[in-house]
Amino acid sequence: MKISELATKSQINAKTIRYYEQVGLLKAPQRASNGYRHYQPGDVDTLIFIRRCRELNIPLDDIKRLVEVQADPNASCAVVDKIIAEQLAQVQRAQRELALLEQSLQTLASCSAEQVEKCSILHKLKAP
Amino acid sequence: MKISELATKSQINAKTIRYYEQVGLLKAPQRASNGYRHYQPGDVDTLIFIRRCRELNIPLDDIKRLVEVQADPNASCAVVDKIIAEQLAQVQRAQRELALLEQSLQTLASCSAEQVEKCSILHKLKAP
DNA sequence: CTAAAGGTTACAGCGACAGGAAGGTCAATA
DNA sequence: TATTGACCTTCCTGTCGCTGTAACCTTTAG
Repeated sequence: MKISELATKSQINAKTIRYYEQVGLLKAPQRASNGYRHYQPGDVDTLIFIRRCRELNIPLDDIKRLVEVQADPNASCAVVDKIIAEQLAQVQRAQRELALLEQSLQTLASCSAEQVEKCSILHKLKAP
Repeated sequence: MKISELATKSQINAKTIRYYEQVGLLKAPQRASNGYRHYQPGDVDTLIFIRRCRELNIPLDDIKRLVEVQADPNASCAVVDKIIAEQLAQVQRAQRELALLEQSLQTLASCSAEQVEKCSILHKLKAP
């Protein structure tokens, strides 16, 4: 199939697919005589897998390792486990940071002053 | 004062200070005869203000507007209010997204299989 | 025959810096 | 005086995961 069909079936932009090939996440497909990329049905599954990983915010480099691990039946599952655990830890770190951020922003409250000289928000931002 | 002193006092990297000047967030300072940037004491306050805003994850473009508003005593406080409110809303959106992400990652659980063929994580990633 | 739709490459831009190269300047020391 | 080391300058590149654009070629439909 051509790239647009793969894009539709995998729900990934054709440009993104070319990008994935460029960065080595997706292996280069065969080319037709006109230079068009020609994909196999299995490529749809690979891309759907990649998309699910991206929806979990997993970095491309990690996804690359997940894809490689799948190609090697002797590979240990520990690699997969570690990547997912790290991703979870990172999400939890980000959550804690955002919670602090939210608190800080809320203490700024909203300002109903008319002129910036009396603006309570700016006042607090200048001297916390 | 020279840039390194400003960097120390404001707790902002000298490279970052030059970058802020480049993108128009910080006005270009006077130059000494040797070409060195020469800053005024007030610049410390401006940079500390900028740093506090950055700690709240406020984008440089918005900080730029906050700085401009402070220079204009007739400016309305509504601008400030809007920027902070939007920032808060964005942080809250991000929090909701991360909560969903965390859930999804947790349903993948951890995998104790030895071989990737039996890996429950990969299994779930392939067919959710 | 022509126009639209789809394919190709290559390059630039996003945000907010950080790293490094290559060179000029300054103060202190041997 | 020569040199060392710290500091300053500009300019360029890389980060991450794409997306937009330009310029061009191929296929398909009317």
